[in-house]
Amino acid sequence: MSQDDMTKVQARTLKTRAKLLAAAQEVVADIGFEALRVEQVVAKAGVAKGTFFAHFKDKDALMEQLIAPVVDSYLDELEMRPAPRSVEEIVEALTPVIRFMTAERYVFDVILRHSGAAAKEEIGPIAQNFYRTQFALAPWLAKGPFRKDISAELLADGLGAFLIQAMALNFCALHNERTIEDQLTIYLKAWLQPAL
Amino acid sequence: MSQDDMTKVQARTLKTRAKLLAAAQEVVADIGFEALRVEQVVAKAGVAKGTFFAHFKDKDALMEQLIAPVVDSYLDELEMRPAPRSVEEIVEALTPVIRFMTAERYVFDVILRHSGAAAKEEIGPIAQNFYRTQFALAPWLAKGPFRKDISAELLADGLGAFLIQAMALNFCALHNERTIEDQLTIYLKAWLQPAL
DNA sequence: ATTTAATATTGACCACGGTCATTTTTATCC
DNA sequence: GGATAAAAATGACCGTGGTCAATATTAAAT
Repeated sequence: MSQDDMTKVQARTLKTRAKLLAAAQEVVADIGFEALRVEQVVAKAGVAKGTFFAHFKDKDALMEQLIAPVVDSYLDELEMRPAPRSVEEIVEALTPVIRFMTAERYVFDVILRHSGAAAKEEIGPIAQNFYRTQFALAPWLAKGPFRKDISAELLADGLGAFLIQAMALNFCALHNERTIEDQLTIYLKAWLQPAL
Repeated sequence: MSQDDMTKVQARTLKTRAKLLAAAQEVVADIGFEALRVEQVVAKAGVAKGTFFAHFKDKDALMEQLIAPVVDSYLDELEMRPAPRSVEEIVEALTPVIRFMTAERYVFDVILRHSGAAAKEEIGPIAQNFYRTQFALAPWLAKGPFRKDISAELLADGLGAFLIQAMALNFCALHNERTIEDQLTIYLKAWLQPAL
């Protein structure tokens, strides 16, 4: 037993959890996030229903574990990019993650619920990577030709707020004449490049 | 039959709906929004469960009808106020509605879900009053000593985004060392009064 | 090997939101 | 007032997320 796994989790536990996650990913690939049923996942994984809830607090916790890594990988790609030279470049860089987040209304709802962090006590993966975003994106943003009167962290924080707003508006019957990207561009120009 | 009620809704319908709403309000007053059960509401209203769903599309629709008017009344008060002279005055004016929206996590979730509008087809009361906010608050904001390089509507739109963000962050384990109001003040100073 | 304690799994069961064929009430027409 | 059609109310029923006492498995101790 290496120093890393001093905890008492058995190998069996990790195996079962992996089976459940793999089954869930298959189900999502087949029928999407919204239509996923816990019973279907446990059937495919070959375990009892109770086992599922021994591994995941609730269905939402599974969803987080499925969604967060995807968002995370998009953010990784973002960080790799060269410094943005304009708002348009930022929006373009964000397009893939926007696509993923808004492809299914249900997915967006899950993200929304958990971006501000689910339970106050314990912080979930989605909240963690929104938190991370603030620090990961800040240096990237700071390198661009944007306002310098506020901290880079605040800059990134605001970007997050407007990103959510633009996506939420897109699901709204009253506001879907503009694309998310166009809407976000308007917001970000006003936020990052105020022309006093 | 007056000209107003040319529709075929019977008086009975209105009565039943009123009974359901009254019962629901009682339940909320007793045990809060989150703990409300549809079965409890119909029991108190003295109608069958099916009747509930003939009047409300789902539980969320009832919640909207309970929550939206409250938020609405706070917004009414906002509009009455004299022009804000500083960010602090805006935040102070928003405090009551912030309190209400964040008193129960469940309430905030309902608002979040419906602020960007629930179904794309039909727009709910909460989305409507967020939409209204943009136009109601815009003139109020425009009268204050804030940036003039962007439209008043955009100003109000951003305020909404930051309001959501500040509240969401408050529910987050990683960010609750600052009060919502303090956080919002930081955001709004950066948004409304950029010091290039 | 056997006992023991901790951990993992099971599946019958429950809670609760939501549905729908049936029944009851209301309005309309002769 | 009786017949007819439309609208409203009913409650048994279902789907699905989530629980928990009972059982099975694993690891450690003697």
